[in-house]
Amino acid sequence: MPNDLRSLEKASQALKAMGHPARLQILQILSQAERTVGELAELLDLGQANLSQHLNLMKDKGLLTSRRTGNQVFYRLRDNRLMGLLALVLDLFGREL
Amino acid sequence: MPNDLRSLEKASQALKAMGHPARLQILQILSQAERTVGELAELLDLGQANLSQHLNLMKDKGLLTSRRTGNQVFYRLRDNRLMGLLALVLDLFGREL
DNA sequence: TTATTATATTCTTATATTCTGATATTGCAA
DNA sequence: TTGCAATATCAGAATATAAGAATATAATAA
Repeated sequence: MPNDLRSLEKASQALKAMGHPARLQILQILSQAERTVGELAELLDLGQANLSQHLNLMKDKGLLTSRRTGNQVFYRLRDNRLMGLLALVLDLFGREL
Repeated sequence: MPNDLRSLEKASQALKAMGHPARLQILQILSQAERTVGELAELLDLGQANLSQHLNLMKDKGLLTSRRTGNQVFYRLRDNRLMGLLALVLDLFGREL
């Protein structure tokens, strides 16, 4: 498969993974600090299963990584440049019109 | 509705609008120059109706604008900062893993 | 007018996403 | 062990998105 199409495919999957309000909010939170699933759950008003699925999806698409410490799992942005990307997106599209 | 959620909603819709290989490719092309629907159709190997739908979606979500000149309609990026965003996304996610 | 080219819209079918509730797994402490 | 807290996975229903075929509209030319 053409290398170019693969790139587009990967990139569009990452974008799709960002393109959901809950996930965007998760990314926002994680752009400030690493968080436990439990912490996210408190901040987010999402069902536990649903949250877990969102996290897993973003991890799978390369947006997040996680580490386990005993009972809990910490999630964080895989690459800090995502912070800049998020800021730009919110700046560009976050306002009306 | 909380202003913050609206921002997230808007931004995530824009991201979703970018999160499709065909649309990402369209954005790539348009980041070099304004194009006619017909030109895009030649470059893209997409059905005409489908292309039109993709364009309309991106316009609706604030990624593109268009102007009509006689018979044809030119599309272009609504904001040139999108170019930077695209470049960053491709750099971050376009490669393997 | 009518015909033609360029683009848009509608409808339909196939597929994908999202969310929820139920169940499973993991790690640790009693 | 057993039990509990934290997280993950599974299965299904509801909803959304993608694409193609057919049809519609717009602009112009003949």
